[in-house]
Amino acid sequence: MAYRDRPNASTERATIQDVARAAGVSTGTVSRVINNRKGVHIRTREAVLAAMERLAYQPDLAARELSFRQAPRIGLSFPRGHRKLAPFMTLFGESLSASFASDGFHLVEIAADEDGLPLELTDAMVLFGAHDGDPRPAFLERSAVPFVLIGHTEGVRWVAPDDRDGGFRATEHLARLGHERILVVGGRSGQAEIDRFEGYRDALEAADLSYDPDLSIDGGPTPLDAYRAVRRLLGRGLNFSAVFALSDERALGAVAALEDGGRRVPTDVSVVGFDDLPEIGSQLTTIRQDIPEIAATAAKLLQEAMRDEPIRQVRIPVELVRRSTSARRR
Amino acid sequence: MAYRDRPNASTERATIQDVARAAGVSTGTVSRVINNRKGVHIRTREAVLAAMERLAYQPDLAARELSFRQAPRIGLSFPRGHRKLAPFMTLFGESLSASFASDGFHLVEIAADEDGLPLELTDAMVLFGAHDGDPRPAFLERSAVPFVLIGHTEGVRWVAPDDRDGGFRATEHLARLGHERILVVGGRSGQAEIDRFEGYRDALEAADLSYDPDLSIDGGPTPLDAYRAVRRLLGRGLNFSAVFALSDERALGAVAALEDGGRRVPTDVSVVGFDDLPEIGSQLTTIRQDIPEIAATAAKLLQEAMRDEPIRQVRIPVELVRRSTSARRR
DNA sequence: CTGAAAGCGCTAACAC
DNA sequence: GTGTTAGCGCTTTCAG
Repeated sequence: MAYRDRPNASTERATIQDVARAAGVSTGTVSRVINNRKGVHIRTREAVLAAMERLAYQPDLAARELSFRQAPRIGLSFPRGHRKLAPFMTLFGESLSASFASDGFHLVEIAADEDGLPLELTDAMVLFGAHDGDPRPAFLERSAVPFVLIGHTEGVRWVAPDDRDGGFRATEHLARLGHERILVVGGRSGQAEIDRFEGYRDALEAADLSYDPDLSIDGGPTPLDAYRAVRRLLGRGLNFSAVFALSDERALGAVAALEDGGRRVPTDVSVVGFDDLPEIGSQLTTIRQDIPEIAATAAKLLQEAMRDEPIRQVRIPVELVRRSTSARRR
Repeated sequence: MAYRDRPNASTERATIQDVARAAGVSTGTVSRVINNRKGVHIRTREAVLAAMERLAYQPDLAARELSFRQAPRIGLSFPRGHRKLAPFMTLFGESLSASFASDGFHLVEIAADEDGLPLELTDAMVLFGAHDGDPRPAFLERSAVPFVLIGHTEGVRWVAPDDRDGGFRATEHLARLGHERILVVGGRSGQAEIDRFEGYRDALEAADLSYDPDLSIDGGPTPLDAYRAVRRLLGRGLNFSAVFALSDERALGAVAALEDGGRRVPTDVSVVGFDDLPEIGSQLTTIRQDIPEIAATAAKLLQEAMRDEPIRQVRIPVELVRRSTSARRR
């Protein structure tokens, strides 16, 4: 069988024994530290933590599962009405699963009740896409379940891409290409979109361009939604030479709508998207999010949460990827 | 930690020890038959297999992973250009993963080279969406890697939904509602689509309706593709009172196009889809595929393949789900 | 507060 | 051919 041929990874990965030896304690003690059990002297704990750090120790999920007789689980919770099947989410979910697996946890999706609260409590949770008035953070705090947010909200542990900066860079890129009237295709439903839009406005201001509320259309998140919105707008004879779509999915729809409406991309109109999805935006100029990094950070922050360490909030940088849907204004 | 509160599943699940005891052999022998190692007397093997069957034994993935020092892996391979991020595929992948995990295997996605051949060989493989001239089956046979196909092709082990029957039922449903001119929105790229289309033609014939090639449009698989195709068609003033979309994604686009084109659904035009995707087709009359059953069958067939049992090919029934996009013709 | 040791379910030598 | 047994990496009594 093929797996017998693959190199044995055990030489690379430190085990709990290695850590115990390095810290001069027993494996039992290391285990206690890993699982944040009380009853370990603070100094011992620190020594173990240091050893773990030094050896880049990562608990083995299979071994933990076997011992626990059940996989240690992290719940993934979405806000109500969230498109879990959206391509971005699929990608994100995969990255998250991988990150948590290498930290010794299974990631499982937890359904929500009608109030949006998770129907089940796990060892810890990651909350995707929090929004204003989201009841989940308070609920989890009350339940004493450690959690981390993907997105941002006051006073809790979170990690998020720098959406505002992404919006800024996208718009700045278009402005530098000479575009002065830049249509925004988006929505204002989630915090991410609000931030991206804010970045757009900031960049406009920085480039001494005026903001025209007419140049901003909302609509659903899918390519089809964006397509319909842009086509409808095209009928109104508005003047613009560039489009900033708040997601690649929307950008895809916008490009199609422009072309069906007789505008060539990027000759007549430039388009930049956001997310850098494979499969969808192969040719799209866009803002790339570092999904693996966000996922890895989420895992790290959640570990910190489980250890009751102080709250941290981290923003992951984004990056402009120039491709073939943006060009200098004619 | 919450997982400590969950009921212990060990009372429910038979272990290799239970099987050994029931079969009157040692655990080592049971392990040999599980992994299809040679050097086990045929009668012993059968006794063990029987015991496994009787106890509904399923190997524990975590334990196997720990012993093997590497998870036993099943590769999942897509044909070139496949939309792995499509909602249907996401759902399918989850079901497959779950099925294989409970059989003691990890499912991992394997990338393809420029010829469409898997870049890596695993213990066994599942091939998604084979098409005519697909080089993968022959390649795997040559490499002696057991595999199962999701879809169908002569002479290999496969499982597939009954696409032809689904196409038939969808069309029959519309015909019974009095519709005589039924537009098909699809494509002819994959075998599934060809089969669904065939079912459409059969049902037309069974209902004594004539087939009009003009009432068949091709296009891409996304809602947006379907939307554009249908809108374009609407301009041509063709006469039809119903639409059979070869997937829910296309149905979604078709409904939007009809409504934007001034036709009410289902009052003026009925629409039926295919797949029964959640999130996408909540109100859609559609053909439901039993994804979990297909996945479970794929896992079962692959086990058979690994044990060199005779080839089986199984078709999973589909089901018409009547919802609110289809109605009697006015 | 910490160490020693048993055991989670399974595989893989090594005997017989 | 088949049984026996030592681990895989980790958690968890139970002593001390």
